[in-house]
Amino acid sequence: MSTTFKEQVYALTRRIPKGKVATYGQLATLAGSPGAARAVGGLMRTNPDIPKTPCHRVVASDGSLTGYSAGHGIKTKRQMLLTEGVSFKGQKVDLSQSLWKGR
DNA sequence: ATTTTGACTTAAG
DNA sequence: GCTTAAGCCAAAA
Repeated sequence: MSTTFKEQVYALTRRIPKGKVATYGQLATLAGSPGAARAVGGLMRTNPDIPKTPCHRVVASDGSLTGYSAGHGIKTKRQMLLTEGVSFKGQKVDLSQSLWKGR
């Protein structure tokens, strides 16, 4: 298999269960390159495969929602996560409850 | 092959 | 709490 960094990132993003979220840094580590959080975000940006990859389940390290090129941006992203059952803390995700611990 | 960019992260003011 | 600075990595131009 190619097992390239981006393929791993996409695969992991697809594995994030509904109602949970993962941070860019976390995905980067799981993808095999800890510290490549920026690269992960870059991939989401260049590949907005909304129907293929639930990039809305990927948030910043502190639970803040960043980017998102679809819909109304952050607004739509927050709404989607809220609909999926993710716990929100004001404008940020409550990582204490909705952070995907991988598995 | 080199340069630029970016949806990150952490630290410091 | 917000802004600035620097470090970090991979993809795209």
